[in-house]
Amino acid sequence: MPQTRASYHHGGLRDALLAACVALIEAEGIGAVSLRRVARDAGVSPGAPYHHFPDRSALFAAIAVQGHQLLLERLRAAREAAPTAVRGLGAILEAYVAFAREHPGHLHLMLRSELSASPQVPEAAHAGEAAIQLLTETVQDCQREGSAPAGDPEPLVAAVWALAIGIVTLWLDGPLEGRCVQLGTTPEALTARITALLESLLAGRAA
Amino acid sequence: MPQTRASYHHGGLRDALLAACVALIEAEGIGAVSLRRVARDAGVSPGAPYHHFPDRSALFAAIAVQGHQLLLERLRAAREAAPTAVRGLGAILEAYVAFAREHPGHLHLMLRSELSASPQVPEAAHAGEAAIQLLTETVQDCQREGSAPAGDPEPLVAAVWALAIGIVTLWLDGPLEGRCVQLGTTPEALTARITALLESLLAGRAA
DNA sequence: ACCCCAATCTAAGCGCCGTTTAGAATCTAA
DNA sequence: TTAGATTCTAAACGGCGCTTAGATTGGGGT
Repeated sequence: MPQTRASYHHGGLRDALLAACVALIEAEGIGAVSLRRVARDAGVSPGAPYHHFPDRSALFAAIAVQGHQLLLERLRAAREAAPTAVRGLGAILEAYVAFAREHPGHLHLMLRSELSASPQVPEAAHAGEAAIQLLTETVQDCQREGSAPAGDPEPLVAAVWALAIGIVTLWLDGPLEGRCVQLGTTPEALTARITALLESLLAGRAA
Repeated sequence: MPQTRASYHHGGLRDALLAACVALIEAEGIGAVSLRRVARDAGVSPGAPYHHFPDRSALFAAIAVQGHQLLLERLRAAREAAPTAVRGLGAILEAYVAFAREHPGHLHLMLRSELSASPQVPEAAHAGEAAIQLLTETVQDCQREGSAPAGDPEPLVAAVWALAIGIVTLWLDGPLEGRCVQLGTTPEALTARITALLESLLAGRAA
């Protein structure tokens, strides 16, 4: 993992630190992450990161913001590819879990605000709002097509939001993986069945 | 916060450390927690905790186990007080969120496995299984009374489990509180509406 | 071509952290 | 009373986040 470089100046240290940090989380878990270790993996001295980030939480926040951008792209694509609004809602949920599989390092920091909440990175505070906006619009589309209860969309928005975060939290923290093995299934398959359950409950509900 | 004591021996240091740690998390957040700080708050030297816990994660694990016991009591009481199975399912969800409000310090450690997963405390690995068991039985009761789809209960079990964890994660991490303020509601009220939505979707679904 | 300056990195050091070790103080039981 | 186990303190180790001072480099103006 430790990188070497030809010249005294690194060249692209900022991006290299972001990448090294994500790789470290994915390889050894978020408990193994320290700024000194990330710098070591990137092949620079412990003080070098401070020329690119004001402090440790700013680096984590930058990764979290990057993750929210990647997540939003995935959610939008999933929503747009769905033929109906209620399928779009399920597709958003599945895309969230798929994102967790593809970018677990990013997601770990997104889920741990005590690490990635940095006053130095103001956009981190609003990084997730666009996804909530997309979710809200999709729920409203469901209401228009009759596949969600009329009225305030907020309870369903919050429920799907919490459901997505809950599934990926259980997955990344371990218990879901263990339970799936025990039950002879996989987190992806279980997510698909949860999605199907959600869609059937919405589509098949009484007036 | 720093305790003083009359004698050289503390007397009940183990419990005092657990309490000081929980109080510290609730007062200054989990980012402010260190074993030295907990020992300082309890009025002992930095090495004293090592006579009661093999390492830092064992202390955190003990708190997590304690929390799971408190949580299980609350969930059981909520389930038993409910008149029907589907109401019991909703009551479990609301009780989970109520627990988060009453014991946020415990819950923070329960949700962060990288801190509280200790091989020294083997019961920590199975601390949450009784709650899942209760949830599974309740879903099966719902199936018997016709308020849940027949077949494998697992998707609904996992969905309610994830929903609970998602809501409390969003709450403790901040975004839910902010969004509720913005929408003119409270996390408890929103949880009640999510619960009502869940129950109505289950009870009002088509065959 | 030169030089100067800003940007980038290293080296060294601060206090705090988790943890270990040696030893002092205290409780318990014979 | 006293021997031994228990519980605490004191001191030390390396690693951490972060700061400061100084070395190295690349680019822009003359």
